[in-house]
Formats: sequence, structure tokens, C-alpha cells
Amino acid sequence: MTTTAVPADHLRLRERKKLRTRRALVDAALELFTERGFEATTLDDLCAAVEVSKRTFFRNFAGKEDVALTPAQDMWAAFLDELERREPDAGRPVMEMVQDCLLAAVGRMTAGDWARQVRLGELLAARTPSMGAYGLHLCDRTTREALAILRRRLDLGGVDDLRARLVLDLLVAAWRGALKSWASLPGEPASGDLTACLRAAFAAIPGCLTLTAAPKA
Amino acid sequence: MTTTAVPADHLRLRERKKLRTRRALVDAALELFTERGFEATTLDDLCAAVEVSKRTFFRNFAGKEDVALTPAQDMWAAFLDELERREPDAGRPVMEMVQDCLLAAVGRMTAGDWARQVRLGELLAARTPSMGAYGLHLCDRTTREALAILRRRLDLGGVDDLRARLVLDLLVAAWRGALKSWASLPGEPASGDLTACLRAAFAAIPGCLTLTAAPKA
DNA sequence: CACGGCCATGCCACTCGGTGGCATGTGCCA
DNA sequence: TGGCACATGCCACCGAGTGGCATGGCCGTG
Repeated sequence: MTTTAVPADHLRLRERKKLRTRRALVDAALELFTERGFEATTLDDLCAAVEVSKRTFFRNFAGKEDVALTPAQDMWAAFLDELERREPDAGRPVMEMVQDCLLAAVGRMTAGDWARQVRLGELLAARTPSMGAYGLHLCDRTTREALAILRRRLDLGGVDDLRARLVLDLLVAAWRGALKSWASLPGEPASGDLTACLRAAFAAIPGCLTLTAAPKA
Repeated sequence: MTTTAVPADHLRLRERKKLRTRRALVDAALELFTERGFEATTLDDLCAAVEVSKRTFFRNFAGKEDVALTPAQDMWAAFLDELERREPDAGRPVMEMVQDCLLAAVGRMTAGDWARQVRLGELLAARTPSMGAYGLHLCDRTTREALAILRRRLDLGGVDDLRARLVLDLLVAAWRGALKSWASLPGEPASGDLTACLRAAFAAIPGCLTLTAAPKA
């Protein structure tokens, strides 16, 4: 079952129809939320715009916040997939491995307007508390799933060893920092620019343990 | 059953009354949510138990999730206060300084049942998605405020330098790990045990950059 | 001590997010 | 072609959260 990332032409008509309304909902939601604001846009507005009943909306999405963060979730799904597939290298720090997986996941997001949509979602999340909270919740869920994959595939310590969890939290922190910088770039940055921001964020990681600072005047 | 950080006897009668209903709401909420479950408990139930109108509930708290995480928020408030007061040491890593502040903040939480209430809140957040999301949101807000304080008091790099942000995210990650372990301890762990969990989490931080792992059979 | 202002509260009506049940239509397969 | 499964639409309902307005108790001033 391919998630939602790819067009997937080899589907039954039924599934394609369902997928089409799903995408129409995401498109319309990001458009309306960006224009009128998140809370100012009613679910009825959105459903009316797509000509869909409220009931089917909730069969496709967990809630109002969910639909706007679908592009980001697609990326995280690809990340988990990378984590599952990647050949482990015993001598290499886990930190580097998960960074590679994240970069690869972003590289996989080739759908035409993925970059634009994930950016709109980020800008909305930055100014809407409930969306921000839901986005954090998604990141947290992903880190838990990623941790489960790592523990299944690698020989990490006991469950009381926090290091693997910290690795993933640090990865997510770098991702959020990179996403924020990238979304604030002028114009309409492409996913290549996001990769660059991500690399810069990764480069900042080693320095955070030793960072010192002088008091200001 | 005191809840908030300071007793503050030197308040007007009006303020004391307000504070008392606030505490009664927190107490009753944690009790009811733990007994019947978060979503199974209606706001009307809670308000009826405290004999307060729904309207005044919302004058004291941002929502249903908010009231149950008040004890945790009190701790974060103390943390920000420590961050504000602490004498900076130019030669010492920022990471160590913020760790000290967090330990000090926990040490300040001397109210009788703070430990019990923060533990109940954590257990609820672990099994209630909306509460988990709200808790993450609170952590995020705190890191932003902490970052603002650090940038005001210390000479950190430009705003594009992610290192300070990563320091705080790592601190929060360690806190969450420690809190989770602590809340799962058998019996009714005290705040001293929380301090111990925190120290253990801090000790795990340096190893996360270099962690390697062999693939499993 | 009395008055007037202020502030928290209570009550009421309303919007909107989210859910369950049931009927219907349409793709799918034998 | 007929029956099955599934997605959808419609409807009624619950509960969270908000705004407005009246009330009553706390508080400073004369």
C-alpha cells in the first residue's frame, strides 16, 4: 500500500476517486486556510468548496489540523520507509545514518507542489497554536515509530538507555529549525533549498554540546 | 491540597478566592480525569464537582488539557525564572547552565502534592493524544521564551545560528525522557527521584552524537 | 460609615468541531 | 446480470469554547 506520496496509476477506479477527493481536500484546505485564516475557515466552508459531505472529510482525515499537515506527514512516512530499508553500518554513528534517511526522504518528495504545500502548512502552523501543537504531536509519533524500527534492526542498549531517543529528538529539532528557516526564505523556495537548510542544521549539531557564550553588556 | 508554586498569603481576599477555585479546579480535574478518563469527563462534570460555572473555568484555563498540565507549567515558569536570575559564566557550556536551571526549578517545587499531580498529568498525557499534543506545545513555547532570555542575556550568534535552539531542544528531550521514566516507577515516586532521573538523562546526552550500533541477527 | 466603582462570577444563547446511525448509489466480482 | 462491499450523503446529536449581560461581593475614597 503506497501511502499518498505517489500518483499510483495502477489503482482501481474506486481508490483513484477516493484519492482524488483526498487531494482536492488538501489543496482546498491549504488555499482557504492561507487566504482566510485557519480558525476563520469553517469545515462546512471547506466541504462546500470541494462538494463533499463533512462525514467523508472525517473518513479521510483526523481533523482540521490533520489535513493541512498531510504533505509533512507524507515526508515522515518516506523517512520511516528509508529507515526500514537502509543497510546499517556498524561503524557509523546512528546520528549520521538517520540524517541520511531524512535527506533521502526529502529527496523523494518529487510531487510538483509538495514544496509549496509543506511550506504553506509550516507557515500556518507557526501562527496557529492548535496546528503547531498537532505538528509537534506528529513529530513525536514519528520519533516513537522510528525508535521502534531502530530497536528492531539495531542492537541498541536496554530500554532505559536514552541515547537513541535523544538522537531522534535532535534530528527532529534540526528538522524543525531547518524548516523554519526555509519557510521564511523570500520568494517560493524549492525543495533543493530545503535540503541546503537541512545540511546547515545538521552541521550545527556537534557544536551544541560545547557552546559557550559571554554575558552581554 | 495546594497546587501552585507559592502560597502567597499576602494577597487580597479577592485574589485568594480566585486562587482557591483555581486550585480546586486543578485538583478535581486530575482526580476525575484519572478516574473516569480524560474524554469521558465532561467540562460540565468538572464544573459541577467544583460548583463553578463553565464560564469561570475558561477565565482560569485555556482549555481542558490546560488545567491538567498546570503543575508542569508551574515548573517551567520556575525554570524561566532561574534562567533570568542565574549569574552567567562565560567559560561554561550553555548546556550545563540550562541543566542547572532545570534541576533548580524542580528543586523549587516544594508544594506538598506537586510530584503526585505532575505525575498524574504525565500519565494522562501519555495516553491521551490531545493532552500529549498540548504538553508538547507547552514545551515548545517554553523553549522559545527561554531562547529569548538567553539571547537577551548572552552574546549568542546571529538568529541564523541554530546551536542555542538545539541546546534547549536537547534539554527538553532529556526532560521528557526523565519524566517518562520517573512516572513509570512503581509506587509513588517523590520529586527527589525525579531529580535522579533527570541527572541520568543529562548523563546520556554527550553519548548521543557518537552512538553506534551493530545490526541485529 | 456610606457610597460608588470594579471585578469575578453566573446564566444564557450560540457557533462549530467531531461522531454515530442509517439509507443510498456506485464500483467490483462471480 | 445480480448480489456484495464500500464510499458517500444526510441527519441528529454531544461537547468544547465564546460573547453578552446582569448580579453580587470586594475595595478604596469621601
